[in-house]
Amino acid sequence: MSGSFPPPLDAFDRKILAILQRDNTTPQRTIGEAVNLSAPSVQRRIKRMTEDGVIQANIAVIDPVAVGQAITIFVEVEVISETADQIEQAKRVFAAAPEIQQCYYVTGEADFMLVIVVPAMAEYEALTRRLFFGNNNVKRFRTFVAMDRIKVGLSVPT
Amino acid sequence: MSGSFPPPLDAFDRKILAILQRDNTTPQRTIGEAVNLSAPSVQRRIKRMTEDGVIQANIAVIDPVAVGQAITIFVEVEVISETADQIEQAKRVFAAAPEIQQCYYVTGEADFMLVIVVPAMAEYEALTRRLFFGNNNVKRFRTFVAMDRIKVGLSVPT
DNA sequence: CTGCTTCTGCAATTTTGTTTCATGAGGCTC
DNA sequence: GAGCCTCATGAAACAAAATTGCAGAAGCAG
Repeated sequence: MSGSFPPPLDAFDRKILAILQRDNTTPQRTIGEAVNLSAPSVQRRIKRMTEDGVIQANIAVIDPVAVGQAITIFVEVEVISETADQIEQAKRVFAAAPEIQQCYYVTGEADFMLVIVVPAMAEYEALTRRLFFGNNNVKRFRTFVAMDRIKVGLSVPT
Repeated sequence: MSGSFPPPLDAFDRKILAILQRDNTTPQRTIGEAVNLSAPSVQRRIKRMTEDGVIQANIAVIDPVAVGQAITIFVEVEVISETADQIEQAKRVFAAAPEIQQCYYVTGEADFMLVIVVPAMAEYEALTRRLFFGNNNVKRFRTFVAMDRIKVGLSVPT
């Protein structure tokens, strides 16, 4: 039996992904020329990879400043108790906060890395009171305010 | 006189962005129905926002594991000299490294926050030798290996 | 060799994106 | 208020892209 394995990606698939991760508005015809395949073949591969979850989403990257979310902040969070329960609860709390744009559970000198986007510092301060000072399992947190986003994206080696 | 200000976004623009940041393959016709505008109007707004840099990119989000990039790593980098020149050079170097998925210039106890995706630790070690140990403007860097991606997200408030 | 599966390209079809154009609303001057 | 200007809009025409149908070639199992 088989629980349906993800079919492996060949060189064509990888090249296609490498293009899409930079610009998914690239016409299939153009992609086809780049990888030496016909447009329909490219289309079928993209469809398959989307169904298989290799392509997880197709999104527009939007400038946070332009939409009034002017401040991007990295936060390193260290917790006191790292029991499974406590970690799960922290994950839930962070996942529920709409200001938290990205949340990773990490090893190292911290336990969580957060990427937060807020309109202004006042909102961030309110958030810290709510999430960090108001949570007695948070030992320490460190704030880094982003001044410039140099790069976003990309998973596929080029 | 004015060096051409970015025109402010109205409610239509925001709704359009809210849709595109979730799925930029949504047909303009469908977007139009959702926001009560004709397809051409939607199209013009998207074009304008793209030209203005509000929409910074259109990309496919790819599962790093599926493409053999199994490890995600946060790196906090502190530099020695923070002159404009040095910072610009660092930005260029980081932007050019394909393993670096996200790069932010930040204030706080570090100067750069990087999100790196690599197939295995060996590659990360090679990268540290090249980017950090091999760069004498790097004072210190701290590594956090992601064990779990709890959340990845979006810029437009919904 | 035969049958089966899978992938491919070509061509037709359908859907989507883009341009054109005429209209109406809002703002401004006089 | 009248006239004029600018600008965004929708309808329709148009161009481009995505999708589907189909037949052929390559790989494999029996």
